[in-house]
Amino acid sequence: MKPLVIITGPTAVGKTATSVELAKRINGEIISADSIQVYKYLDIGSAKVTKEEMDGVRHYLIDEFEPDEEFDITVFKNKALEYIDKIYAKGKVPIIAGGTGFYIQSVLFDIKFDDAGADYDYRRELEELCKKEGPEYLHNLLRKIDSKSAEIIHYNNTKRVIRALEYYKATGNPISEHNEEQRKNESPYNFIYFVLNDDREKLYERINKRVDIMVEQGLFEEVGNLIKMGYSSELNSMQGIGYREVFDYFAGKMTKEETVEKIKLNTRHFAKRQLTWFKREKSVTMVDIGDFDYDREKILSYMIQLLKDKQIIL
RNA sequence: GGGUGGAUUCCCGAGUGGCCAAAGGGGGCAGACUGUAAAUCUGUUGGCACCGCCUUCGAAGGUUCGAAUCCUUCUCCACCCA
Repeated sequence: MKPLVIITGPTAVGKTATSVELAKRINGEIISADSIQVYKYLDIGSAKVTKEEMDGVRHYLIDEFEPDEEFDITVFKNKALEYIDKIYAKGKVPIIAGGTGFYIQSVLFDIKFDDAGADYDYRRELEELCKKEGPEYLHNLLRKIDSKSAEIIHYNNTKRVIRALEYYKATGNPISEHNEEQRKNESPYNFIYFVLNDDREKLYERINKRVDIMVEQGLFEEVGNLIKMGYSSELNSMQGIGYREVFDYFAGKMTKEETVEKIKLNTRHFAKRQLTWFKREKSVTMVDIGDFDYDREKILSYMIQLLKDKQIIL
């Protein structure tokens, strides 16, 4: 089985530095699993790895898309697969590093997405229906064709209700069935799934501090430039934390201080959601950085030992 | 010195005699997630031996079968008059 290393964890836990350092030591290259860092010009707010931080290690899926280009998990998966092959061809080991758990899952367990693409017209239709008739109306539609999904998906979760409906329209099958099948997937890789973690309090402190630094580095200016370039707040890429709040600031919805606080808060919430995801994911290796006295050297040697034990590297 | 308004559970803020452990929001905590995922959504939030009991609504007393809600005094805050 092909080797695959994953380094993830909540935002601001130290994934970037750790992954670069590990890559250098095990002759690896990095594929970013980050839904915002893929976009060009979103640098400060996404805490994008800088050239210096990369320190000579090749990174993929960073700066590869325009902010108004379509990018989603399927694009991610295909690209990532392509890069993984490329890395193997060089005789190196691929390291997926980034905080988007869903993206990681798609590659690691080879989740199939090819049977029902996005149907934007139908989505719009359903959205309007929802606006007119309410979310429960949509949910009832779902119940008729896929009662299992209706049971699982809360009626307020319109996005997922719509996707389930969309899936059925495209395939004639309930999405619950598809999901159940995909859940059984075994990973085709000999992998190790590191989840960096830290005490909640410490993590939150680090997040707050990092947001302040982003502001110092010019987050507001960055967003101002994006607006000048003509990018609208509607774009998916602009839904990222740090971007949507600053858009609101420029729209006059809050003061600068409020904006900064909001970014911190939303980032903390996000970190919690990430942790919930990783905790649920099977076969992860939790690496509590506090257990290693926050010493990157210790963390790395622990990781490398595990990689050897699992024969992911020699 | 006088007057008025206020003090509510982690925070903001409803509640003016029983339906109040106390609306709502925020925060915290927990969770879901299979083509928007930094998105979207859910639950929970005084304690416990938890279908019942105990402790809470600035403090202390009082009225009442019964008080966060009424009365008295006190403390603090805000504003107004001196």
